[in-house]
Amino acid sequence: MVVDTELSDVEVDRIFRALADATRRDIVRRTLVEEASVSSLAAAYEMSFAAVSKHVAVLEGAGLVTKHPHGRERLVRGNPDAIRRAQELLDAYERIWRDRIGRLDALLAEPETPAPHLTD
Amino acid sequence: MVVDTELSDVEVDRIFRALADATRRDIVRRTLVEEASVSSLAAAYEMSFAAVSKHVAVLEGAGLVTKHPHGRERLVRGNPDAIRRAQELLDAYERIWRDRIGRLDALLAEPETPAPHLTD
DNA sequence: AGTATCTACAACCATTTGGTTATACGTTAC
DNA sequence: GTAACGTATAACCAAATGGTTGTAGATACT
Repeated sequence: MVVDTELSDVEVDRIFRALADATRRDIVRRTLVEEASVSSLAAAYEMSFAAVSKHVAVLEGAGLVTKHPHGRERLVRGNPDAIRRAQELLDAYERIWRDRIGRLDALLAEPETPAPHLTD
Repeated sequence: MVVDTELSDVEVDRIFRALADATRRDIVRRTLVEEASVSSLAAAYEMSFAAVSKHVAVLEGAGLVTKHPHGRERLVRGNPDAIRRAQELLDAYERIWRDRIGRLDALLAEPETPAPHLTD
């Protein structure tokens, strides 16, 4: 079941912005494969723990990962729902494109056909 | 036919970064529906022409729109190929997730049985 | 020719971003 | 209890971002 929550502009901004960094995308990839503590993630990149911790915070703010305490560690887990919501956003653009092509096709076909659904 | 061009990290960065702004997403949407001159786009937003022109430049740099001269205007056209490439990127993350679930399933089932089909 | 329109580009400014180091705090291990 | 580990957070910095105004070059209109 897909929840189809309407995302605000700001939320969409955050999701795409979070994905616009190679380190963060790699963190998402790793934590989709399996949970990882922040420090184990930090060990994988040539930057400070604090920098990685910030990246994780950005991803968490976008909902792309969740973090839950486990002893003194915080385990980071990729959130497939957020990925799906981002996919739906891109699907919407594809749909716009296909609709446009559909309209052009209809235009080139018999002129009697009523104009297909058209929105602003 | 899909060309499956391998995108560099920097290119992926640019695509997601370009999508991380509501005005730019709206420009993509509009220009997927139909071509528009930069000034006609600028008329739609409460910011200067120069600002909109910059947004278009960012989208062009990410390959999300193309621009071609038409008299004194530059017509902006949304590029569905770039959208599709972005979709493929997100698909890759979904696939990682599904693979993980598949592996867990295989682990829980009797080791002889092949992993059952699993959907969300 | 002269004017209006469309665009590009430079210079500037405030804010955000992505990194750093240093400090403080909770948890685990000895 | 003390030391070591994992994390969060603050202060700081350089560079990028998103906006502005102003100037200048093409193209179109009359």
